[in-house]
Amino acid sequence: MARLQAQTVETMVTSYGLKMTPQRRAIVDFLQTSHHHPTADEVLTAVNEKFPMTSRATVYNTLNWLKGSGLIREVFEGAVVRYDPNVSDHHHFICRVCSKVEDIDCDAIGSLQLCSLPGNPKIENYQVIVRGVCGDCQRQK
Amino acid sequence: MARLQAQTVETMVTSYGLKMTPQRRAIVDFLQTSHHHPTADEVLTAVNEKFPMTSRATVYNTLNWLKGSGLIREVFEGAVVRYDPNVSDHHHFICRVCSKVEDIDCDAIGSLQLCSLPGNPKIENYQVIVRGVCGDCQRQK
DNA sequence: TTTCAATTTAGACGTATTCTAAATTCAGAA
DNA sequence: TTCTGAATTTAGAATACGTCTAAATTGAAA
Repeated sequence: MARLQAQTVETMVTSYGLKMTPQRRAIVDFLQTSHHHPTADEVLTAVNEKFPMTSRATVYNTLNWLKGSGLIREVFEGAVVRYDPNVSDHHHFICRVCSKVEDIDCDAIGSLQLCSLPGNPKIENYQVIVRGVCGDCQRQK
Repeated sequence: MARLQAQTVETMVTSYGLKMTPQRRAIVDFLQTSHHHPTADEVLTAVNEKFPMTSRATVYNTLNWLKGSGLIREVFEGAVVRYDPNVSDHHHFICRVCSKVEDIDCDAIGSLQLCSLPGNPKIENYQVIVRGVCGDCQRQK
């Protein structure tokens, strides 16, 4: 499964003996419809529009549970941590101007030759981060 | 120029009307001989062995100046910020077990086909992060 | 409806980094 | 060599991000 789905969360939560709460639903709904890899703070702000009392702890707890369950993944834009509801194998483009992070499908990047790295490490996976200026920012110049 | 050199720093500092201090020399010397992408805190610890009163602010100021001058670069191991005295074009391998970050020469990775990304961004560069288990950790298993 | 474990909350805490203002020091000029 | 002023350093305060805690709340099974 590639992208976070509310239904999947409901099923998984109950099958683990956990509980579904309005706060969790709001967090999942926001992530699900988000295509901008929000930060924890952006999630908190969005959820607070529906549930003004939602605390940071709840947002972090939920994000960490979703991450641990493999339903979302973290992406790092420099030292900034963002959350990506797309867990299928993919890479990222980061715009130098607006800092937007966009998904790049794996097929859009030819596979790498990683034959002989120094020290002969066991290679498990790799991630490509492409940097440049996105289409929107080029037009606004 | 590929790797941070003390002489380069001395020249650049004075040509900008800035001053060279023992603390800055110690920071540069440590970075220069370091092959482990130290964190700011590791730099501070190392420098404090020579100059016990060196403050965090001085270390961060110097690291930020070196970074802004293109003499070192930041590398991100997840959300952990490290400093790399090698500014030549290269990629990184991160060991899942010991978190060690190693340089991968550009030649060790065949160049990517980045023909048509969605949104037609202007591509400036890309960085590959390879993850796995380093040789040392494989042997210790 | 009752019950209890899971969850939420506010705020304290820890760590990483930046800011501040006073004291110090480098390096050019006399 | 000494003087001078701007650059630098320092300790500690301030900020930012994330985790932890303990008390209050709540979802959902019986």
